[in-house]
Amino acid sequence: MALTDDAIARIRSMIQSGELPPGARLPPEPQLAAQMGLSRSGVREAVKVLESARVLDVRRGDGTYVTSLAPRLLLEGVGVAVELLRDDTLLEVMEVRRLLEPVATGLAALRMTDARLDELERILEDMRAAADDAEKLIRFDTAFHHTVIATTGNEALTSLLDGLSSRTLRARVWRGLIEGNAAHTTIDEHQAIYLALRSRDQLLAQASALMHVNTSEAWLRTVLAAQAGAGRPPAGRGHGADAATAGPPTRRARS
Amino acid sequence: MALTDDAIARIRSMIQSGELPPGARLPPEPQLAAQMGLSRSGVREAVKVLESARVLDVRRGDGTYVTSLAPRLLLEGVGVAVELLRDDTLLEVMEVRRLLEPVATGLAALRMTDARLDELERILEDMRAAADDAEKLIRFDTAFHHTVIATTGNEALTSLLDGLSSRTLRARVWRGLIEGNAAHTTIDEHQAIYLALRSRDQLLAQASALMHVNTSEAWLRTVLAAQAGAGRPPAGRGHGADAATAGPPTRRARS
DNA sequence: CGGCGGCAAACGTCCGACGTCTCTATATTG
DNA sequence: CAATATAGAGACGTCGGACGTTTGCCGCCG
Repeated sequence: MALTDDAIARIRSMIQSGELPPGARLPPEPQLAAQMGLSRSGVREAVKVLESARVLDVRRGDGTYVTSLAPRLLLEGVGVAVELLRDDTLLEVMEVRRLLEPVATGLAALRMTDARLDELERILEDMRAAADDAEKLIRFDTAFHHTVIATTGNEALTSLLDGLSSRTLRARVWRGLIEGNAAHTTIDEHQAIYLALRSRDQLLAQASALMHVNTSEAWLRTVLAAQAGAGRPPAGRGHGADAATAGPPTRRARS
Repeated sequence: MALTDDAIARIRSMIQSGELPPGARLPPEPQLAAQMGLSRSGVREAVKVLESARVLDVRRGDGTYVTSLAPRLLLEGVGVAVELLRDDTLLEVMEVRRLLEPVATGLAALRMTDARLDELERILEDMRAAADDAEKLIRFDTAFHHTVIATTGNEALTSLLDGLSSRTLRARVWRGLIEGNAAHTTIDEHQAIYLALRSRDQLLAQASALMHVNTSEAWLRTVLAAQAGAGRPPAGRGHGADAATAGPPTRRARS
């Protein structure tokens, strides 16, 4: 395992060193192959890997270019990674959200603008109007949280949190919410977050976000438990440090 | 752009659907190619991409297998992504650490064990002993933070934070620290975190971690400013919402 | 029973060819 | 002269086959 992986590393280091700045164009594949001492096939594999990592942008018929290397691009992979995680590790991801989303929302409160607030209010209305359509609810929910976090002006933070709440994860939670008739309550939680942000109240925003994540986590547990119980024998070996056997929609407070 | 990317998506969905569970072996490349209606070259590119994402494990002479899909593997990419970020976005990453590391450290305090504390104490001693060797300092620093966060028992959280403080990022901060004769002070900050953890004091742990990240951020700013000043005209357009023009090793408090 | 050798399977790499898409510069036309 | 149509070159996309190298396994031999 050397040639192709070497090529990947080589190209990456050329980018890191500034030899290939964002927007730069790479030599044609055949030339690049000669220059790195391997066949075009190998170069193609390397380029493909970097393309999938959003480091390179391959334009057919034109050439291969270095992307902007913006955090939004490079951290996009977090989402696809989370999508592949197994059920028993999804709770870990949820715990990360529990830690990060409240403080991030608190920071958003400090940097909130009126324009953003209007945007959030609109999304909130959309959400109330779509209270029956799971598909729409998920979309508006995604939009709401994205908008809140984006208010921090921190692209890396936004991409990271977007990735941590992948679509399938959200879908599962909302499935539980709807089946459990808790959709309305959850929309109210969004309202609470909105109000806290409107007051630019950092601590209140933080608290309301935590309550919201907590609700999501509780329902995720319910959904996971239900499907685990249906598919195979109970099973319940702890994986992390405290895979506590929690009951449904209620759980420990945060101290 | 379809064949190869299709293959990637197809394999990924086979894994997500459980058709290819962790440890499963994929059909040989030629067969997989026939099955998906494209050439072996295309399959190889697809497999290579998934291998680089730690989704597949290719064993030469043997076959291709699905990895464990553990968070530690799938989130490994965060590190390489961060390594490629441009200087002006590194502060965003540092802000994410500022938000996440304190609360994570606070959580670690709650779950601390005596064994971990001993481990931390040992690392701390190593660190003091290596006060002149930048290389070692970076390694022990990495080990210290990794050990602290790993105490939470949350693999996803650990991988994420490990990735956010990539090696090159750490190296830059320590370069600044050493040149600024602040290495000793920083080691004391580690000591403070250790003591807080030893007392299982969540809030104190959180506070000491924040102070530490804050120091790192301040020195990173110094290093970035110095090198920006040396290379090209001052430059200072804000990128996010508050790219405040901060002075060297001191900065705003956290509310 | 254990070590050894050889076979078969599978990945790693290379080469050459052809299709298709883009961009660009040229030629055409109103 | 300007806008458009068009032909060509350049570059990536895909394919097919061939050969080397490594690994795993199984039967053979001591």
